[in-house]
Amino acid sequence: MKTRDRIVLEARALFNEQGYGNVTTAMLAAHLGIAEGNLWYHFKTRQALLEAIAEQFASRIDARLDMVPDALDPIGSYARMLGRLMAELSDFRFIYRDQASYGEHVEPVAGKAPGWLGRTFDQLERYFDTLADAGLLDWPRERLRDLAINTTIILRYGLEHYREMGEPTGAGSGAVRRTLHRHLTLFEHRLAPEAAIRLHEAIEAIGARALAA
Amino acid sequence: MKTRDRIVLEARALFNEQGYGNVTTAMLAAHLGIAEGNLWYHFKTRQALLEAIAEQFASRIDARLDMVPDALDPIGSYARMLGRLMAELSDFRFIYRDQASYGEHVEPVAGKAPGWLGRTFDQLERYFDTLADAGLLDWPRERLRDLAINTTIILRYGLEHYREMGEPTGAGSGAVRRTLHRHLTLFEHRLAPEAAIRLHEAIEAIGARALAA
DNA sequence: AAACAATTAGGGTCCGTACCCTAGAACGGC
DNA sequence: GCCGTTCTAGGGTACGGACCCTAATTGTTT
Repeated sequence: MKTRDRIVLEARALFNEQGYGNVTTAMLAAHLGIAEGNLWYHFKTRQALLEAIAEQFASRIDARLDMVPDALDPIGSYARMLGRLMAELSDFRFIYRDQASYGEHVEPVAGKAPGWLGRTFDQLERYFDTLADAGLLDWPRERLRDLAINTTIILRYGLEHYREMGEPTGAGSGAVRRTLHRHLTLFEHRLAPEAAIRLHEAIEAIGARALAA
Repeated sequence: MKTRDRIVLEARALFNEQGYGNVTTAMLAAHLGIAEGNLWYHFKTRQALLEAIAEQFASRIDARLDMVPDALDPIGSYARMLGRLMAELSDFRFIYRDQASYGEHVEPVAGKAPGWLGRTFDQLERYFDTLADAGLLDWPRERLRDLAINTTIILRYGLEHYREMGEPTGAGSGAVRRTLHRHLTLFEHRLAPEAAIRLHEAIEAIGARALAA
C-alpha cells in the first residue's frame, strides 16, 4: 500500500482510539515507523491530513445514502444498509466526537451534518416503509418518521453510549453488535417473527465482521 | 457571590460552550474580569478547577438518583425528575463530551459513569412502572427495561444530536425542549390521553425554564 | 546511467498555554 | 487603625507540539 494511504489509515485509527487532540504528529510517525518529515512530505499540514480523512468519510456517507430498500428482500437490504451505516460510524467516530478539537472549518464536513442526518431519517423511513408494505413490520405509517429518527439517534450514539458504560469500543469490540441489538428493541415486538429472526442473524454477522476488523 | 464560586460557574459555562480544551485560563479570567493570577490563588491548577466542577456534578447526579416516583402523582413526579435530569445534562455537558481532553483521572468522575447510567436505567424503569401501575402507561412489564434504556439514551444524547442538526445548543436554546419531546415519541402512543397532555405541559414548563437560564 | 520520487536524521523556529513570583493595593472584620 | 484575606499587574519560566530546512540516501522509472 502507498505510504500516503497508510498514513491516512493509521491516522484514522489513532484518532478514533485516542482522540484527535491527543494524537501528535510525532506519535503518528512513530506508529507508522516512518520519519516525521515524511508526514510533511505527503501532507503540508495536520489539517490537510484531517481533510483527506474527512473526504473518505463524506464519500462513504454519500454512497450509503444512495442505498435503497429492495421490495423483494426488505430484510436483507435493510441489514446491508445497517452494516454500512455502522461501519461508517465506527470507522470515523472521531470526526463527530472530536469536532470541538478541530473547529468547524474542515471543508468536506463543514455544515453538512444536518443534511446527512436528515437524509438518514428519510432513508430509514423508506426502509421501514418497505418492511411495512411487505407485512413484516406492523407500525402505523404516521409514526414511522418518529421511529426512523429515534432509530438514527440510537445507532448514531450507540458506540459512545457503550463506551460510557465502560465497555471497550476499540475497533473490534462488541459495541457494534450491542448497538444493533439495542436499536432492534425499538420495534422488534412489531416485527413478524421470521423477520425478527433474520434480523438477529444479520446482526450477528455484522457484529462478527466488525470484530474481525 | 464569592469569587471562587463565580469562577466555577463561569468556567462551567465556558467549557460547555467552547469545549474544555478550547478554553484557556487567560480567556476565563478575561470573561470574569479578574486577573489571571487570581485564578491561581483560588485553584492551584486547571485540573483542580475541573475537579471542583466535577464535584458539583457528582452531587447533582446523586441527588437526582435519590428521587423516587410518587404513586399519588406519577406524572408530576416523573416530570420533576425529568427536569432535574435535563438540567444536569445541560449544565454539565462538557464533562461527558470532552472527556478525551482531560483523560480519566478526574477524581469525582473517574469510572463512575457506568454506575450512574445503570442506576438511571433503574430509576426510569421505576417511574414507568409507577405509571403503568396507575393505568397511565400501557406497556408490557417485561419491556419496560428496554424502554428505560432507550429513553436514557435519547435524553442523554439529545443535546448533542440537536447540535449536530445545526441548532444552537447554548444554555437557553430550545434543545432541552426538543429533546424532551423526542423522548416522548418513544411511548406517547401508549399513554392515557390526559397523561400525555399533562406531560406535554410539563415539558413546555421545563423547556421554558431552560430557556430562561 | 540519468532523472525523479520517496524517505531519513536531525537540527531549528515559533507559538500557545499552564503555571510561578513578586510587590503592592484594596477590602473587610474586629 | 490594624491584620489577614483577596486581588492586581506584569514579567518570567518551561514545555509541548506543529511545522521548516537541509544534506544525504535509497528506490523507482525510463
